[in-house]
Amino acid sequence: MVTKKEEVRRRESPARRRVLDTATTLFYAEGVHAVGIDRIIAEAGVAKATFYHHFPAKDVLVHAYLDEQYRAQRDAVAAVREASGGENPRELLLAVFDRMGEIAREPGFRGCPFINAAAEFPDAGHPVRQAVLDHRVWFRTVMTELLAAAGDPRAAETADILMLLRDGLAVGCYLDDAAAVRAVIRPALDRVLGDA
Amino acid sequence: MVTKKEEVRRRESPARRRVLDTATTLFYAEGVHAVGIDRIIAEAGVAKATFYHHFPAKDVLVHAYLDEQYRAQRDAVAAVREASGGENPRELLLAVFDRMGEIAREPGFRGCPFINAAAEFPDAGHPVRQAVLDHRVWFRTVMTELLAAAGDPRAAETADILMLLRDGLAVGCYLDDAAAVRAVIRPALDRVLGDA
DNA sequence: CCGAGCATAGACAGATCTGTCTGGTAACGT
DNA sequence: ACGTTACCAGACAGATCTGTCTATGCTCGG
Repeated sequence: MVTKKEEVRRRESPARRRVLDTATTLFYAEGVHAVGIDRIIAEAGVAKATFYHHFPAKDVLVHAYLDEQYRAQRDAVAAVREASGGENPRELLLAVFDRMGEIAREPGFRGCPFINAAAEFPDAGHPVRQAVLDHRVWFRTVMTELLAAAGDPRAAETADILMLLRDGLAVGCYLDDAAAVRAVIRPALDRVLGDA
Repeated sequence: MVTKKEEVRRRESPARRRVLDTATTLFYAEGVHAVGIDRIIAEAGVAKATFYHHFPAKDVLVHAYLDEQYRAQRDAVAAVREASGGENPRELLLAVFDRMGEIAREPGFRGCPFINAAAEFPDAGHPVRQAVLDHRVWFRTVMTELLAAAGDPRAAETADILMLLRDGLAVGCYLDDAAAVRAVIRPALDRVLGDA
């Protein structure tokens, strides 16, 4: 009975996947408002009706795009967590920032997709902005927990400061010399966390 | 002979001023791509031909908008500098960040106009991106000089870290709880600068 | 075998976008 | 008195945007 729906969910509709992948690439690379539906369906090789079948409106697609990015970041953190199996929470935190630096080095890096999307959606109540907020709350929570586990007596305050560094890292690697910014992450973390 | 041109420059064309003021408000509040020329000329009360007389293309207007913001920020720093007449460079630096926090508290604050504009202009060679870069170079230079004057042995590195904090401050005050972010600036600066 | 659901191609509507062009008014310096 | 310059009003072209709709084909579960 449930078989078919689950079957659909397992295959997850190739056309839908193609659209979402294309949109993810284009939205990130060029911005949301700068990429039209026609362009997306053309590059995804999908009919317009099919697109609107899966995504009733462009906003829905934008939201799905950010969900995709959110999932990717959670996966990335989980991977880092797994790679350094059961390590010191402080080491783990440093490893997460290292990983962010690596991602920022990849060609085509254009900063944080959430910050960029938020710049294009002024309405704080818009679902897209809510998705941005979700991601930020998640990241701050991860930081706070790692800091608390590492024995930081002011975990919340430190987490807020790390949030500043995170945003600065994303923006700086996009707009300034990425290598120089990457080089300064570790010293910054040392100063903020206290190199005890 | 030069009188007339200077005369024009002095009055600086009321229509042009109106357009630039309107564009500044709208671009910052809603984003560049989201605001059309028709809307700007309507709200500025200016004819289309007049607009295109002063700004041959929209990109030119966007560039002028960022120039305007650049000038405003230099004026703000100069004002802070003047207010705390000949003070300790370290105190001056703290005062600059305080001032940024105050600006971020104003209603309608929507983050850094340069970061937001850059999100909408992927082409790093575009004049708009060049304007963004100019502003960033200026700010980093100001920081470096103040730090050097304050006797920081690693002024360049510290300036890069302050750049991270600056960007994080702008983004955080836009997307998170502005009051909470503002509250954490001073502790962050203390940690980065060393509260000696 | 048949109906539901997913897919395609593409026309279409209605809005909006940038930018051009015409035509007319008024101020101002020479 | 004349030419330049600034300004206004608004039509227009051509592209592009989102979203709807028609018409058709395929596959697969019941």
